[in-house]
Amino acid sequence: MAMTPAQALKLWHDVALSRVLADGPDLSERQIAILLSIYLDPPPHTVRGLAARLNVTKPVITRALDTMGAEGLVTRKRDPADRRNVIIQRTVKGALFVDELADLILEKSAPARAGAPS
Amino acid sequence: MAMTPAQALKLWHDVALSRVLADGPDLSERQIAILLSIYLDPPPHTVRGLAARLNVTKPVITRALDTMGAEGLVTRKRDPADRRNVIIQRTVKGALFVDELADLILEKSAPARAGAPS
DNA sequence: TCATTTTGTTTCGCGGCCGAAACGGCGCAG
DNA sequence: CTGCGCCGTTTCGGCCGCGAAACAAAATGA
Repeated sequence: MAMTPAQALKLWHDVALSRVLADGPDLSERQIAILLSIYLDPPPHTVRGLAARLNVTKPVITRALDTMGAEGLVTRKRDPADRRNVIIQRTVKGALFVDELADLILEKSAPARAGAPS
Repeated sequence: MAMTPAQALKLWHDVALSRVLADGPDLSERQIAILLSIYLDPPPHTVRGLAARLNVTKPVITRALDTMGAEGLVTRKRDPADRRNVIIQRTVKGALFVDELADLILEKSAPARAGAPS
């Protein structure tokens, strides 16, 4: 997985452009970082943990979870062991969104392959 | 330049995370797309052209240029030939920003190389 | 029991971005 | 010269995210 600076920039541009053109939920860069942390890092995920990981305040995480929760990308659940904690959980829709993002990146990194997937 | 879906997502996550942690100007995804279009597509660039390319309204471009212009990433100049047009020009600072983004992507795509570049 | 700490949420004031529409400057055809 | 169309900007009302601080609920320890 080697690439030139020009290739890297073109990849970033193409993906950003596709995401702007698409009419899906337009998440900020922070929200993207939060969402991918949830889906890539091993659980459990808490508000406090995510805030520390991104070096942002807790309300930022709460608001992002509100927005993405309304989109159905994540879910919140009280921790039964310590009811102060909130466990952030993945959803089918969120996993689908992440998969589509991965597909988009791969598509833009390997342009003009023959058989376009459905 | 081949990668697995997991690698693609990790790359996107790491770059987004680095950009969130960094204290540089935090641009929206639209602004990133506009900036990279300016720096990757051949000039000249006009408000109308960028609006059509991103399929957004013209005020979106004007506002993005206001913001990025205040950051010194782009400049506007009247077209002397047709004074209705505005030519968007690149700046040294903008080129530097784009280069740093490319470096970041490359760094995150080739993790843990031995000699870290200065 | 009760004060203290921890966790996540909410409130507050502020600023930025949004789309639609109105606006002013400019070119062009007649 | 004059009316019409194009280009970019500005205005309008509204929505969303921000950080700091106040807040409610739950656990902890004496």
